[in-house]
Amino acid sequence: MPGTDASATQAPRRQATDEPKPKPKSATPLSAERIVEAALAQIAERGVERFSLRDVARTLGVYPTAVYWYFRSRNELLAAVCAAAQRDIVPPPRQGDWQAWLRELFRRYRQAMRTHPHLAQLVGAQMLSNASLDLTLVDGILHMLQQAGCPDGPLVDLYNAVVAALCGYPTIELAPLPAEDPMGWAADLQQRVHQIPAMQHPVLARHLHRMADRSFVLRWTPGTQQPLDGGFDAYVEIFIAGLEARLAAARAG
Amino acid sequence: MPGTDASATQAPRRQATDEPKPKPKSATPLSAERIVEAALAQIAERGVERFSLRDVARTLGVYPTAVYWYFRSRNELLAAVCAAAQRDIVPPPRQGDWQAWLRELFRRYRQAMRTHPHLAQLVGAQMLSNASLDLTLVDGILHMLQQAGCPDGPLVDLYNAVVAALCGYPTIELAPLPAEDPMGWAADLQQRVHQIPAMQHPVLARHLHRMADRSFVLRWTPGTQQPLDGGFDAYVEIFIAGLEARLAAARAG
DNA sequence: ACCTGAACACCGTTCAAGT
DNA sequence: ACCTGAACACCGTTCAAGT
Repeated sequence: MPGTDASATQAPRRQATDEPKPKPKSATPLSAERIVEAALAQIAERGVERFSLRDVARTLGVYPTAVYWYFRSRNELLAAVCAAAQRDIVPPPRQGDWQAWLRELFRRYRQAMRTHPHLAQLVGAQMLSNASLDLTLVDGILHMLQQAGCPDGPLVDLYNAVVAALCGYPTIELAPLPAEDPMGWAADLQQRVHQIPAMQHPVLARHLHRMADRSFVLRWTPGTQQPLDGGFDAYVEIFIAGLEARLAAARAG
Repeated sequence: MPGTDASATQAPRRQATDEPKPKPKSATPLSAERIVEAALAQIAERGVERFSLRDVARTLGVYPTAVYWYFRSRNELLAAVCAAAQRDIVPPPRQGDWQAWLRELFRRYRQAMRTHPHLAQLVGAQMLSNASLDLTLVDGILHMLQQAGCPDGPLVDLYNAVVAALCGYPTIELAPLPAEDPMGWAADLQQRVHQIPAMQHPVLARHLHRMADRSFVLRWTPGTQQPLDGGFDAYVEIFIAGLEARLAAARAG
């Protein structure tokens, strides 16, 4: 008797080995593009949190280890996915109206994140420096700032402010809400929001009917389903107006 | 013959079972606070990515499953950790000078994220709605907006813009750089940055010496080690100036 | 060059059992 | 009430082997 492990003498009960079930032999050959495509689809469907390399391999009908021929690690695959989602966000150069160019850049970035919902948190919060060095973005922003009359002194600071502002709103707006038991969580938050004591928070209570589920912290519907457009527009216009003021001050002083 | 699995007839080679090694019997009893504290320390040290519930249990000298008495899941523990990191970010009410209050709020939020480095991505990009409904923050921002003369119409939009801006910069600034082989990655990026073709990107090339490692996309040193203060100050002042302009327009129209 | 196949060292979580 | 202990169904990754 080998021991108390009853299963040891039986056939290994590991479920059906690692054989890729769905597509025993895929017609099209494996490629980096196909892997990125499959990963993109899976993240859009289930979120980054529950994205798994093994699942990607399963849907492609190959062994998990086959992916390693194209990507050195899971993170490298995610970086490629982020790079793919960031295509075409830089508007073509525009004469004279830097405000319009910047507005369009903000709009495109948000649009790109909206078409790949669960990717905003990766692009904004993790992969910004990992992504494949998008020089057209950097160059475009610098061009815009110079066109707006920005002196060399504050150029770098303003560049950093622009990039952060660019990623900011979509990252927060499209942040994933709790994945486990989302219905229960939503119901719970909804109830707590509606039970906010009016005398402790008079200002909040007065505007609650317009804020409930339509503002950060007090919302339970994710930004993918319910965009907060008004806030975004305000955000963009605030930033552009503030940049105008800041540039005027910089040129004067 | 049971099969080809040679190890089946031997003692299970799983490494030393799950026994908690470091502290065989902890003097202080387990508690939600101690777990949060341990989790906070571990995230600060190794990042959210490699944070594990089992490791937290190990450092506390208990079985992994003991944590489940206090938290229903790993995510719920992370939410508690986020809530702990967000303490005291709302400044006390201030008379007359809403700009100063807002500036202080921005400063405090960034400071809180800086003291818990790897948490910004969670607070900003994941837990904003999961966190424990910080009504003082909501109320404080609404108060500030009203004090600034904001009409009821655009109030919600401006609130959303403020919250997004609040989280935006620190989330991007403190985003974790690639964890695996950071040295190699940094060297690689550094080299690529310095090899940027000057004729293809004339504007960029002219400012490269001040931008390399000191601006988003072109940096390889993480924001925890090298803060981008100038960009943050510009960002805050741009937002406040823009908000002033926007409010003036709202009151007029 | 491109992929299979087995194995390693982990995970989070569930459930029953101890005290 | 609070924690142990074993087990389940996964992970990402390495390494050798096939073709």
